[in-house]
Amino acid sequence: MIEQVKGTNNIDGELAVKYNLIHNTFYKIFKSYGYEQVITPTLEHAELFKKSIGENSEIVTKQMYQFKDKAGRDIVLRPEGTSSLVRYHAENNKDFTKKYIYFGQMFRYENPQKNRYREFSQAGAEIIGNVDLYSEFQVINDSINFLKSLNLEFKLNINTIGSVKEREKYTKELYKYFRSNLKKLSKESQDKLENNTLRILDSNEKTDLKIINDAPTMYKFLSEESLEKFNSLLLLLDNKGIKYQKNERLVRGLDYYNDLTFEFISDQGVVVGGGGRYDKLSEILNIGKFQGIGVAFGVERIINQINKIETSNKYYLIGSNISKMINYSITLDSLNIPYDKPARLSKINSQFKEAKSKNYQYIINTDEDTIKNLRTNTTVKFSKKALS
RNA sequence: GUGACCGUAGCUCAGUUGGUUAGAGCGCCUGGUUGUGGUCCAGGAGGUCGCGGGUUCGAAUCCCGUCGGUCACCCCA
Repeated sequence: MIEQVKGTNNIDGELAVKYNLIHNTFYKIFKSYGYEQVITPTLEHAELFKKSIGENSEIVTKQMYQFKDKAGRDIVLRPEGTSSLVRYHAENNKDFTKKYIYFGQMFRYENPQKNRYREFSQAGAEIIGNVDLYSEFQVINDSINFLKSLNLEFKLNINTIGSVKEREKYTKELYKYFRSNLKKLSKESQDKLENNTLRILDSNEKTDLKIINDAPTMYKFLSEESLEKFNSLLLLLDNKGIKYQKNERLVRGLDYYNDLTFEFISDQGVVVGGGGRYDKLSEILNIGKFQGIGVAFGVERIINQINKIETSNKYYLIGSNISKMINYSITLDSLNIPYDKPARLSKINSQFKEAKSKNYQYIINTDEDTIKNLRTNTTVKFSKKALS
């Protein structure tokens, strides 16, 4: 047996129905707000992500599907979408402010578990160019409308991590603090000290809680200006009745974020989407000087959160005579009536069973020219009028 | 990257201390039965026991490796 590649998924049956629902709802909602669809390549130069996500990040150091192509280029299967959109913006719309959406497969070489796969889909929205408070508000607001359209229960967590410089200063202080308390930290947190100091704040370990609680807080290191920006967004959310949870420990993993960061968490505690502001990304990549704010949703994570969806087809065609079956199909097609039919002309018994198991309401029996209602167990003669 | 558990028919699983042609239920197919029908009866198809190596007279069963699955840490969507 040749098995599927580790961490990949076959999306079929019920899953495919949910996938399509998310895909269609995402495009419907965001396109209605004027976001433009961009399908960027799955393949990118490794350099793009090394510079954007950060040379020391786990994604770049351990998780990229990377290879040299036949001409010796360093190529990766994209691990995220924002960097590609920023590259696209610089190449095509540098002097404009644009709203973009994308939907597609991403790849990260991680050990798979629930809500984490090696090949997964992200749906993302970005506003790139000259970005302001209103841009921030609408990305959050439009995201909320998207999730609500899927009948998802979720909470918005929000934070500011200040400018890149402020964060550097804070990280240094934090490093000093944790270093002096190193022995009291869990092993996991000790490992994070050197490369990912900020992320210690996110630790779930009980042993870490007290030390984290006593750690210097981010907000003390932020400038008036940074706090002011953050507070005006919060005020706006308050005024518009958008509920949120201020979470001082919300630290996003990607290096390019500054100031605003946020996450959408399902009622089951799963992060279904997240995003933030990235004002320096274009400069880091050396492709311009513009800002951005974006959000990305994990499609598989949302699939795992939404409930069963009922199919809408009503009619199932059965029969044993190939010619009559085809004639009925022609009639139904001309009336634009959707219907299902057996893959082959098996036993009538089997066809009845199939219709029942697929939960159809009506059986059109082409052997007898009748329509049977499986819910009420009544049969009427077939006529165009009897179809509704 | 670390750790735990797992892999026998399409599905859920049985398989006794290693011992003949590897089983069951459900599902599937065929014939009949029913003929407001989906029931019931009979028969049938379907398995490189995830893959490779080793131990043994003999391996689904023991050992090693590998691939895959589930979950957690870590990471993040």
